[in-house]
Amino acid sequence: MALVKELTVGQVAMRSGVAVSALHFYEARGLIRSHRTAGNQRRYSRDVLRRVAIIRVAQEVGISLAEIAAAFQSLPEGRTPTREDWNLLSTAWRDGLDHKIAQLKKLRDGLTDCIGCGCMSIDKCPLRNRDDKLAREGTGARRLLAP
Amino acid sequence: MALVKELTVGQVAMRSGVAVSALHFYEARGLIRSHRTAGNQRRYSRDVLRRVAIIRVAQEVGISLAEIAAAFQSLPEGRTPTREDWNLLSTAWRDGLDHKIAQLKKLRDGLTDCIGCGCMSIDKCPLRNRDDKLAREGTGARRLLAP
DNA sequence: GCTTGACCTCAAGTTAGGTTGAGCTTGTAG
DNA sequence: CTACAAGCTCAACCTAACTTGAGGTCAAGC
Repeated sequence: MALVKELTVGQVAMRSGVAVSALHFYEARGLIRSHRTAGNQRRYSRDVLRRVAIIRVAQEVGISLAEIAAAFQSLPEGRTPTREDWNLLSTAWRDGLDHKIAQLKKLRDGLTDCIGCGCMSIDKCPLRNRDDKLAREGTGARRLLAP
Repeated sequence: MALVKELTVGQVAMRSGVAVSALHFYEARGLIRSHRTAGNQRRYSRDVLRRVAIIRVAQEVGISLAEIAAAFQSLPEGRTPTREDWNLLSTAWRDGLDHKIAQLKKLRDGLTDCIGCGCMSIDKCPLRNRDDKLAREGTGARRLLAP
């Protein structure tokens, strides 16, 4: 308890590379937690850095904050997550990530190998024929698949 | 000219699976084109289906409409794109797609193999150490990387 | 003891990507 | 020739993910 120095928002912002306002925002969304000092200032434990790193990387590949938050539900509330905890999260995401990787490859290779193939019928084009039974509901405005 | 039946918005919407309003939107954004009948109704040539298919797949993997529009700039204005045209677009995207695939794999494998590795220092974690010199400017609000 | 910079809250603004609705025109089928 | 579904335009609204700004507090240096 003496050695674990806690971090201020500014420090987390600097070390993680995200804006202070974004950290506030993540906290409001339940993605990270903090406790307050006597003077009402936020203090973060070090594992917030890991969380933020994951948030950023996940976002970059198109995972929404809501999905990340949902995944983070599997992490323990009170204590610093163990390797085991992170592994649970990992396996929970693995399928979705595999699917996305496959999609990307299909797009990349499709653009090269299929794009000029003459299959003007959209129904038959392998580019289009993805088995999209993905659990992609309630994305509101920016929904990715047709209703 | 007699055989190439043109499509109405409704037909394109049905065949492509996107809403009519979305097609209007894509057109306003310069992603697709149409010409008008005497009665001011849109008519699309068949290759719009290919374009829409690509738009949807690209979006699914996190490519913005602006990026797609930019890529589409390489396609010819007047005529139906040839295999050659699509190939140009393909190679233009390949690097970006490869990068995204790598990111996804890093996330997927990172979550499994690295996440519990103890590297609490965010600066050194392989998850975080992406060489992100990507041309990702002007994304305004939903920017994915730190300023 | 006061100034300066880091914090705090809360409301409002921004961008992307669309959807919804009102009010009006077209085109096709009976 | 008259319904009525399908189109058209334009403005308003919506969610996600933040940023900006106003107005006020806290703490460390001089």
